[in-house]
Amino acid sequence: MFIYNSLTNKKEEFIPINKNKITMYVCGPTVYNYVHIGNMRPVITFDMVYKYFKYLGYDVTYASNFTDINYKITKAAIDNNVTEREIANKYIEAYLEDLTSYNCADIDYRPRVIDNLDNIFNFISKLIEKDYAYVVDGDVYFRVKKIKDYGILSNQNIEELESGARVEVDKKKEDALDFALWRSSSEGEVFDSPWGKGIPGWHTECVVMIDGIFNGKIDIHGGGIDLQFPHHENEIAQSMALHNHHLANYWMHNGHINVDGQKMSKSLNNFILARDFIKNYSSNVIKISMFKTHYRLPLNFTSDLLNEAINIDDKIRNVIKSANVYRNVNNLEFNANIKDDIFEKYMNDDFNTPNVISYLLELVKKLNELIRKNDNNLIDVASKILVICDVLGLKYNVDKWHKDDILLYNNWIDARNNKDFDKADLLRKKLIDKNIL
RNA sequence: GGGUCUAUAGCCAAGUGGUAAGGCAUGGGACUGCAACUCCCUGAUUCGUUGGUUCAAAUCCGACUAGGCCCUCCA
Repeated sequence: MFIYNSLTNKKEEFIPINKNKITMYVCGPTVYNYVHIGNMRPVITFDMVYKYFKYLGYDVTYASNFTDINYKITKAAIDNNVTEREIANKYIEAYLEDLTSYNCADIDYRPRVIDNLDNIFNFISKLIEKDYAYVVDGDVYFRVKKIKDYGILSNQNIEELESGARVEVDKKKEDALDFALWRSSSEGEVFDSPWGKGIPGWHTECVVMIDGIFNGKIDIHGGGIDLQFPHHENEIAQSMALHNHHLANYWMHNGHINVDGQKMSKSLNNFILARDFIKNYSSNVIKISMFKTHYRLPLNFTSDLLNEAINIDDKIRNVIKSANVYRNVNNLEFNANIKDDIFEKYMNDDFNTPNVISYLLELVKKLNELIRKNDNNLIDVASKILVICDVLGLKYNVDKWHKDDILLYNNWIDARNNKDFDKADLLRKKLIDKNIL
């Protein structure tokens, strides 16, 4: 198994810290708005990673946070004349609904900042104790220059970062690169800390939560490519300061979704909300669209791509339906534990899902041929397709029929054989309505 | 300005030194009571441009060109 590691900019063999266990953490949303399909890319990508590791037989622990304390949430609360908690809870709930409708809700921990304040205080206090952080007027900043390999993740060196800085330097900071661990504030919902009232800095929450849940270095830390700098770099800096390690052995970053060549983002207002998308298309369609491009590359979202994905989705659905007819009529079962070497070969190469999609279509073609020949081997091929789809999070209906359905089906076949086409068409309609054909 | 990624047919895209996968679209055929579904055939003397290394390059190295992303909240 090889994974491209952003920390080293190389594809590396994946070796988990503990032999059969994998720990992974992915940065979650700031809950002040509904998520758009660009936000769904890391969700869908890492859901696939999670499911694949499980397919391989690993015991995987997956955590992803909610940033539920943030000045954007405060702003939304003020704008809507409600509390920050109401905003945060509303969008957490909406997000969880979206994950469920996208079949990505399977995850072990969903920590929230509001439940981790004491841990954050302890963490920051330790950084201050060790002289990696300093207090100014109720703010706490991290001393970036004390970290020797700062910039390791984003391949920048400190001098270049400073000379390239496009933001006016906050006079309170010792150095332009220092970032806030705690920010004093009196506006909206604020929290009492050892340094006065305020809210925690965004860059510190993820490290603290990883500490709390995993108690040490993890295998994989993921997120969108835009988080590489400064967010993830700053997480690493804090981990280096307290634990002298890079927080995670493998850093994975997904590319963005572009629309007309520019990234889909809230600020550019060119987004499609996840919940709106699913009203017109299935989660299968968005997943196939995404998996056709490697997760690290930018994905240009076009109607052509969408139509192609719809096409592929229909193709798989049709063949699975036919295979399910064969299985029910012949009273056979699919094998949910079947393995596929070719699938694994592609996936083990840094989750090369474009190749998997191609391979899937080859299996679909093969299955169609076998169905035509009424060849019993079709059950194995169908099982492979189902297992692969399962890892990719694609859902297809393979219900076991009731006795009535088998009767109905046989009647349809009989009617056709007897050339009673009026009756056959009626029965066919029934079978289609029942989603059997 | 610095960093990083990308460039393969009309479109999406694989390929990581041994002679260009797969899909969509197009066109032709087959199957079929009618539909739907499905199957077969049909494409790049060439991989952004240009030098170099090599018996051999889309693949490695250099230069150039174009574009994305990051350096500022964003997945």
